[in-house]
Amino acid sequence: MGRAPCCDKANVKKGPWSPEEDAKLKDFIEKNGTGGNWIALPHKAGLNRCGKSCRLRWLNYLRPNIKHGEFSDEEDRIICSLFANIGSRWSIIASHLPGRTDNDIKNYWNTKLKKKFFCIVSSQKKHQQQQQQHHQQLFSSLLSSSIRNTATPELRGCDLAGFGELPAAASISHNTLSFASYAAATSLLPLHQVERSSMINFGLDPSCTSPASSCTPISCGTELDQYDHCDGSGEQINLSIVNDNYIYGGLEDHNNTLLLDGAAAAGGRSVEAPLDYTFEEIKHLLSSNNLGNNSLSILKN
DNA sequence: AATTCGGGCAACCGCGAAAGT
DNA sequence: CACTTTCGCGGTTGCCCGAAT
Repeated sequence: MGRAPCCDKANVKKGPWSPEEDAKLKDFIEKNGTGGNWIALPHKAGLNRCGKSCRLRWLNYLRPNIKHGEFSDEEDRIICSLFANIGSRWSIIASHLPGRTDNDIKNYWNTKLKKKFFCIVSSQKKHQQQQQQHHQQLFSSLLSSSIRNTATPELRGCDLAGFGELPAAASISHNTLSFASYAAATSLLPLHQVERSSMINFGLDPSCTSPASSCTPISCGTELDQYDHCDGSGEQINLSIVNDNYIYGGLEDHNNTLLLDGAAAAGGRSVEAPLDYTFEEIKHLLSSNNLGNNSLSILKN
């Protein structure tokens, strides 16, 4: 035995609303409000409709200040930006666009904006792959020459094949790699963070001033899928790439401002982005197309 | 002129969450 | 605390209309 239906589906009218029905519903709600009960409303209003149908009609079409027609560039930008951060949460997206309904936005996205958005993403992705290949080659040559000259015996023994995707070395000293320039170039980290001489630790980093327990040593080699960094200010940032598809950004310090990608939306918690592209890719693409400027500030409000 | 196809949009459906009893 | 009812959301469907053949 399933759940009882909200109305007698066989005896309620379905399909498009007539002007008379619209007028009845509008008139009733303007005089009496919804009464907090949509199921009872159609009977009271003299409509032969399901309560859910009345609710939908009111919210999407009849209620005051509904905006119909073309979406502006600004609205496009907000929708793309929010979609990249939170996915298909249409009601939340609609709450940032006064006068627009979730249904409207959803339809607009599915019919028009999605194509526009992913055209931009795929062309930029291609471009980014070329860039990445270039950086990878550069990194490999830098790293091999640096290791020949300066690295400790343990590091020399590492299989470095797996570091192609890592923020790469601009210099190497003792057991640490500085990856500021590469991170800046690839926008892996926000610029203000990159400027603070970031380090990936290899083994124990004697220069790290954070509590030893928070400076988790990392391994090197092809199995590496997580890397931490200490910047000497007591902060530690954990980045993980999982299946090359998700980025987790976790922040382990005193509510400081560095939040990566979806982590911002969740107040610093780790967030996954089950999209075809990583959050970072989309954010990078959006910012390079002037689409994503305010996304995080919107979400923090 | 008739038919087919595809885009756009309104509305429906089913499910999970929240509120009420 | 368990159960029922209602709400709200996101995914999907189906109709309408204009363009293409």
